[in-house]
This record gives sequence, structure tokens and C-alpha cells, in this order.
Amino acid sequence: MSSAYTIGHYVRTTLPRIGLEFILPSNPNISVFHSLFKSCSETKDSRWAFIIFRRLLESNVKPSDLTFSLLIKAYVADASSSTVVDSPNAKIEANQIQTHLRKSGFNQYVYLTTAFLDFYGKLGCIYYAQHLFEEMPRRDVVSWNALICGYSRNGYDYDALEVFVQMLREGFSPCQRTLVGLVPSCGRPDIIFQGKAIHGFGIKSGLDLDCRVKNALTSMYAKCADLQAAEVLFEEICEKTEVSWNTMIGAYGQNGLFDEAMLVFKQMQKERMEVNYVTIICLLSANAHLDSTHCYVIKTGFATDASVITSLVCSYAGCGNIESAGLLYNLMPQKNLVSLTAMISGYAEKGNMGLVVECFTQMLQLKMKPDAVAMVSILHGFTDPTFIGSGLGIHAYGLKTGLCADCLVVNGLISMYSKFGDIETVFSLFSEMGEKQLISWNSVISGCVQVGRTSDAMELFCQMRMYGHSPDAITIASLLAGCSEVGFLQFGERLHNYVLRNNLDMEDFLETALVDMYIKCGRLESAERVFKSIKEPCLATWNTMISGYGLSGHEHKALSCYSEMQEQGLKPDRITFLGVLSACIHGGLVWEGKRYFRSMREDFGMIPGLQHNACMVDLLSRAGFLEEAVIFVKNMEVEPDSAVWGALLSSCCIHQELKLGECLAKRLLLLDYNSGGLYVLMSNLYASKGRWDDVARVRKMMKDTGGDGSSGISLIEVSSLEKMNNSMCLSDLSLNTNYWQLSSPH
DNA sequence: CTAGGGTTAG
Repeated sequence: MSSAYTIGHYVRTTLPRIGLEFILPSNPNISVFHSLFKSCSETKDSRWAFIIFRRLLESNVKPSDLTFSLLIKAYVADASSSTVVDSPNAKIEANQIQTHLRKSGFNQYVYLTTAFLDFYGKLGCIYYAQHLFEEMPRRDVVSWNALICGYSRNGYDYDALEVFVQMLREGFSPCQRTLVGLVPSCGRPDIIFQGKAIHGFGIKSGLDLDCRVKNALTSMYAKCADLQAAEVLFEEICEKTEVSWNTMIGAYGQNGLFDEAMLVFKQMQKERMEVNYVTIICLLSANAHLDSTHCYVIKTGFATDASVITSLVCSYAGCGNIESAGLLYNLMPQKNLVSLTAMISGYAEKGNMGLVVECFTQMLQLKMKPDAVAMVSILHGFTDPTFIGSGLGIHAYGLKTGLCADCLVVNGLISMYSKFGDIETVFSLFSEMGEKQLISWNSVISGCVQVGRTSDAMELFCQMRMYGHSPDAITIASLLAGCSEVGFLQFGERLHNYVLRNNLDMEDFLETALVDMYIKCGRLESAERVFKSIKEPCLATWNTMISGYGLSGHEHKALSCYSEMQEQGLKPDRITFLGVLSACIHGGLVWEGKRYFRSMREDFGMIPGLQHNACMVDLLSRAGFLEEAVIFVKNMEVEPDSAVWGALLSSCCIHQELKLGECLAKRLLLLDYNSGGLYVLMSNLYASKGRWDDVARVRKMMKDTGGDGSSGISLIEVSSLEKMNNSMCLSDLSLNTNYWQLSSPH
């Protein structure tokens, strides 16, 4: 025994560098191989396990059941790290070992088949596990546990529950481990009811007294946002382990209670609990102060832990500090899919698609297998039609690899094609989807609104209700945006009512969408009412209200709204200034406009963009200061674009400045600005001077270039009434029919 | 048993 141990120890330290032949005696016996397998387990390195097994067969040594047990243990010990799980070899090797197991007849040992079953579950090969289980002539509680755990950890939550019921029916008595494997499957709002039943079962059987069962239950309730239940369970645990504490930190973090998470962490240290790497990961996901946590990681020596570094990369990338994320990522000796995906999503958020594509290439070079989440992160970056080529490429990659079968990926594709304006592809992707989740409906509805097909969005909304989905804040916000676009006030009001009656979470974007809808539909008072009801409007909502006042011709209200916003301690952004400046244009407030334009740079350090400059040109020229406007354009730091020249030109129309107008029109044509608007303006300009020949000439030019202006569309609300009523009677929006009759058409 | 990457809105 002692010599075997020595060999094992020797192997552990030197195996990777010297060949196996060097260590093996000429006539090795079985115990030598056993101790080699043991050392693989100890070092959590299964890379040599298969080679050793081959040598064993070559040496004509007959394996025993213990051989297989130790061999599979070597794999399972390594399976906790992701390397063996990601390795395609592990699956093939396990298959081969299993064949030998059958040949030698040792598969009659329940414990050996169960060990394989468990390993297949850990590798994610759940169908192999299932198959093995079905083939087993005899099973024990451990076999059932392994199958339940396999289903559970691979996301087959219903199957896990079903197997549990079957297990009870066949008269097996669950143990603590059964529940520990099963309970994580119930951490979903749709099956928390079953989770509570299991909890009850645990109480009745006394199995819930086990700390690990209680940990799992705590986490289950936290995942369903039932923090009270989680707290009660946590308190109930007599001997809390570090896992219990981590679970509670995670519970608060997942539900946005960051201060509470921090308190639990402090309490944990007070109780002299040992902080482990999962604690750090939980803290990071609970929005702990990034710099301090990073320091803490370095001081406590967790900086060598790959999972911790991965989490740090994710946190830095998530808060927009992609530089720090990149520095850390580059220092990682062993890159992994999660950290690289975090990098991709950071670059995508910043719109740096060059680097996104580079990361994707790196992913393939490093032989990582992109999964659905990685795909979605990449797709997310393709924000406009300039990326159609790369977007199609990624779509093709998804088709080839089978990743497009994942509805996550299809959702990503739907929103990408919406941004490309390719609504036909959106529809075909959507119709080919099997089970359509709420998020898929939302994606396609928002896609319709984005490309200006509001009536299709409404129709889809009806269908969505027919399929039994309840709209959420995002559905409503998308539809409200559609209402704003076509001025569909009554539908917008119904949506508002739906929000109020169903206590939908009044998130920032929903409030903003409501205010915007009322403004665009010409209901300033309603917009004001909604705005005043908001406790703490966010910057976007303030911006909407400011520009709304401007749009409605209340420039002074817009400006006082702007001051009020600053009194609330909010800092304006570029969009705020667009609202403020356009309000000045509407009111002809030249002096004020100039002041705000200056303030943008002097008080807030923002460099005015093209749009801000166009506003100034518009402001000056409309008010008749054409000469000053021209000087302003000449002094601009950025190259003027069509909007700037267009603003000048339209003022020439108002002030009948023919010569300047002609000069500007030429410039615009040189900019390749070939829009009907330009010809219409010029035609009007000539008409104002009575130069009818020129009018005819411009009109002909317009026809020749095919730019006959965009035809106007008039929308009357009543025309959509029927469609809307259809939608309403399917939803509980229509339950209140009185409202519908009482509200007079506006 | 606890844990890290993602989607719809803006």
C-alpha cells in the first residue's frame, strides 16, 4: 500500500512532464493502476486517466469493479472544473470506458452504472444518463438521485419533478440528497407551487432539517423573489455553512437589495465564517463596490481563482469599464466562454463591432464552443443596416451549428432583423418558432413598431392575448411608442388604464413612453398629469417632458421644466439640450437659445454635436438673422451636414432669400442630398417670388430624379377603431366596457 | 446545496 501511495504521489507531481512508461514497472499489477487513478482524482486532472486505463488494458491486467469505480471517480473529480465538461474527449472516453464495463460484466453493479449515469449528467449528456437509467435491471435510491440531479442541473425541471414522483410511486424513500438535487429545479415562478409542495414533503419527512436541503430551499425562494420565505429558512438553519451565507448574499443581490447583501457579508465575517470564492462571486453580482472588492480579492489571494477573475471581468464589462475588463481578461491564463462573452457584450454595448467580431474569431480559435448566450451577445451588437453582412454571417453560423434551434437565439435574430428593417424575415423567424415566450412576442411587436408598422403590432398584440400571454411593461411600452407614432390616442389611453389596473411595474421606460404618447397625441395636460404622478422621474422622462413642452408650443414651460430638473439635482445630457434648443426655436427665443448653447459647453463640458448646431442655425435664421446664421455655419467646428444646410434653406423660403437659397440648394445637391424636401422648398421659394418657370423646372427635376417627395398620410383614429375593439374584447382591457362607452372620441 | 456571460424597453 505504501509503495503504491508513493508512486501515486510521485505521479501527481511529475506526470505531465515525463512519460508514463518511465514510471510504470515492467510488470505492473492492478494496485499500481489503482493508485495512479487515485492520484488523478486528488489532482483533479482527468487528462491522464484514459491513457492510464489504456496501458492497463495493454498490460493484460484484468480490471476489477474497483478499477472502474476509481477511474470514473477521476473524471467526476475533474468535472467540477469546466475544462473536462467542455472537452469533447470526455464524452468519447466515457463511452469507451462504459463499453469495457459492459464487456467485463461489471455493469451489473448498480453503483458502477449509477456512477456513469451521474457523470453523464455532469457532462450535460442527459440522454445518455436517461438511457442508462432505463436499462438498469435494478436501481437504488442513489440511482434515482443521480437521474433527478442530472435533469435538474441541465434545466430539465419538469423531468426532474416527474422522476421524483415516479420514484415515490415505485416505493423508494427519498433521502436528503434527493431533495438537494430536486429543489433547484423548482426555483422558477411557474413551478414554485411544486417547490412549496416539496418543501412540505421535506418538513413532514424531517428531511428538511438537513442544512443542504435548507440551503437549496432558501435559494429556491430567492429565485422566485420571495425574500421573506428565504429569510425565514435562512434563520432556521442551526449550523449555517459558508454555502448558507453565500446563498443569502446571492438572494439579496438577485433581488436588488444590495445594502442587505453587504450586511449579510459583514455578519458572515463577524461570525468568523470562512469566505470562499463563491462568496466573492455573489458579492460582485450584488453590485458590491467594484474597486474595493477587487482589492479585497487581491489581498485575500482569490486573484488566482479563475471563477473570481471571470466574475470581475463580467463586472467591469457590465459597468462599461471595458478597458479594465480587457486588462484582466488578457491576464487570464486560461480563457473561458463566460469571460469572453462578457467582453463581447461589453464591446457590443459600446458599438465596437470590430472588436466583437475579433472576440468571436478568438472564441473559435481557442476551440470554445459558442453557446446561445454568446450568440445573443454578438447579435445584440448589430444595431443598424451597415452590419447586415456580419449579421447574416452569424445567422448562418447559428444554422450550421444548430444554435438557431434555441429560442434565445431566435429572439436575438428577431431583434437584429428588426433593427435592419427586414420585417419579413422577422415574421418568418417568428412563425417558425415552436413555443413562443412572452419575450418573443415582445420582440416581434417592438420590431413592427420600429419599422413603423403599428397596425401589425396591434394585430400581434391581439394574437398574443389569444395565446394566453399577459402583456408586461415592455409590451405596453412598445405599443405606446407605436401609438405615439400614429397618434392613436384612444389605444394609448387603454394601455395606460391597463397599466394602472394591473399594477404593472412603473419602470422608467414605461413612464417615459406614457408621457411621450400623450404629448405626441396632443394631450399635454394628460402628459403633465402622468409626469407629476411620477415620484422620481429619470433623465429620459424629464427630456421627454421638456421637448414635449417645446413641441406643444409652450417654450417657457419647457425652459422652466429644464430649471426644475436641475433643481432636482439631475444633470442635463445632449438630448436635454436638443429639447431646450428646439423649444427656443419654436418660441423665437434667440437670446436664450444662444445662452443655453454656450452653457452646454461652459457649464457641462459637452461639445455641441451636429444636431445642436443645426438647432442654432434654425433658431437664428428663422428669427431673420440669416447673415449671422451663415457666419455661424462658417465657424462651425464640425463639417455641416444636410440638416444644417436644410435649416438655412427653409429659412430662405420664409424670408424669400432667393440668392442665398439657390446657393444652398447647390451645396445640398453636392452633398448628394437628394430628397423631395429640397425640391419642394426650392419650388416654394421660386413661387414666393412669382418665378413660375423656375417652379416648373424644379418640379421636373424632382420627377426625373424620382424623388417626388414623401406622400402625406392622414390618420383618423376611428379607422383603427374596429381593430382596437377586437383586441380589447380579447383582453381584460375590455372588461370595463363602460369606460369605452363613456370616453367620447377625441 | 451557493456562483460568473444573454434577449424584449430606452
